[in-house]
Amino acid sequence: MRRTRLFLPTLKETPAEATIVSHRLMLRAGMVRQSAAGIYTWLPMGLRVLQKIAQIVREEQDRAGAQEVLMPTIQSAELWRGSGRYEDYGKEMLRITDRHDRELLYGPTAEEVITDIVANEITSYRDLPKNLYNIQWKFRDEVRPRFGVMRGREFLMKDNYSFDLDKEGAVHSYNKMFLAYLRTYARMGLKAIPMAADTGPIGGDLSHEFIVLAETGESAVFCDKALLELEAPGDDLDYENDLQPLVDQWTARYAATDEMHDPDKCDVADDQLVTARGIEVGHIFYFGTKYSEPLGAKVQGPDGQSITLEMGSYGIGVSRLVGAIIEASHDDNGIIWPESIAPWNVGLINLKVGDGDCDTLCERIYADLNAAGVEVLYDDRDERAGGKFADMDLVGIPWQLTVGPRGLKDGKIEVKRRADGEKSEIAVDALGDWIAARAAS
RNA sequence: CGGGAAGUAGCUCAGCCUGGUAGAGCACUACGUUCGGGACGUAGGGGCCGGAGGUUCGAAUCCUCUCUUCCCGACCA
Repeated sequence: MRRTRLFLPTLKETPAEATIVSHRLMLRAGMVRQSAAGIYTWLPMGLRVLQKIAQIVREEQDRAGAQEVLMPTIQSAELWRGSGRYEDYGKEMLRITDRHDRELLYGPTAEEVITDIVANEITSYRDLPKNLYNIQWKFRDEVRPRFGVMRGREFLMKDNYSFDLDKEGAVHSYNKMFLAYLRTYARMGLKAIPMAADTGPIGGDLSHEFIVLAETGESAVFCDKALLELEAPGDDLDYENDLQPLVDQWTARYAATDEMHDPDKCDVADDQLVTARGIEVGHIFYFGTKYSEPLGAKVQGPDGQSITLEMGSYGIGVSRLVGAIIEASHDDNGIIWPESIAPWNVGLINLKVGDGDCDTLCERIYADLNAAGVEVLYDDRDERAGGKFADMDLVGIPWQLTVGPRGLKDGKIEVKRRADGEKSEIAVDALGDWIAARAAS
């Protein structure tokens, strides 16, 4: 992408409404603009990141055996009356009336919709288990939206729902998601710790929140230091195996959010106990037949008997993750994107637009990177050097290539790694190898 | 939902107390000098001072109502 053509409105100053760092940086880096309280427009650079995060989530869901669907944002009140939640959900649910005075709502979650589909379409035990997910906008009319996209009213969420014949199957489905979540966060460069959680309005008796530690987190958390050392499951994870031992590794040690924290039950030695703040980036639930029972989701078993399905639901706040990752990875100059979700992997700075040699070389590098499949943001603006460097740091591109007359005299260009600021020079002749290395990573 | 604050140029803000031609910096446009980590000069463009009522000869400024946004707390992917 050429910077001169890109819509990337960066700001030198911080808009007054932003108080936490991720919100400030998202506004400054031209990722989002606020439209109303807790409601945002995603600009090109923000959308690229959002889509990359969604794609990682998608890949890990698919790998764990879930299948993608797309459910409506607007749902019928009738469906929610079926589960009894239309009245229970309270003011957080945005209720809408259409021209025929039919009651609708903007979905805050989708248990009812998906359970209704499964109730209608799945009638035999042979068709189970099933795990269906979608990545869709949700709306919860928060009393007090804040922190930018971290607590918006409208937010993008991956939510999925598992359907099993019995509790054993449901727990296996739960464990799959437990491990898939660990992998998902790890791929984004995040260390997320599962913590025993309250089940809230979703209900159920088995639940974990996935918490990223960050100073600006909304809740206090307590956990065993050893959890920070645990590695997420690798590519060799086989979801069909017994997953319980792996899950137990994570759940055996103490970890709780403040609402669940009980100092009497906390057996962690003081010097092993981490007390910190955390951002909730995912929440999983097993809740049995809470929805399948009232909504009539059942199948016929091998013996002809009717079996009510065992369910779980699982959520990842995709748009919240954008903020959470920035909270976890930034410095005074701007965002530091992990390579897996960076909007562009390489930033190419032409220090002297209009200089024949610089222009020619930049065009060549730009073409070569594109040809190699490396995503590149080419700053071809006729601006001063300082502004380009500052912008590139602010936007957080992992690798920056700087082409200027000074280096070019010696046939060299500068490479800077955003993460640690380390700079080095490479010969123009060696660029092909460097590009190949980037393409391979 | 309780408590507090703020709405003036795209952004950051001054002006308001004490009513009298709407300002600065950044950003933007043009020209010139500059040019390796957010330059400088000159000349420009850009405002229903959130909205509606009121007081007054006259309101960004005073009064009333209203809308919006933000912050602190109680609640939540």
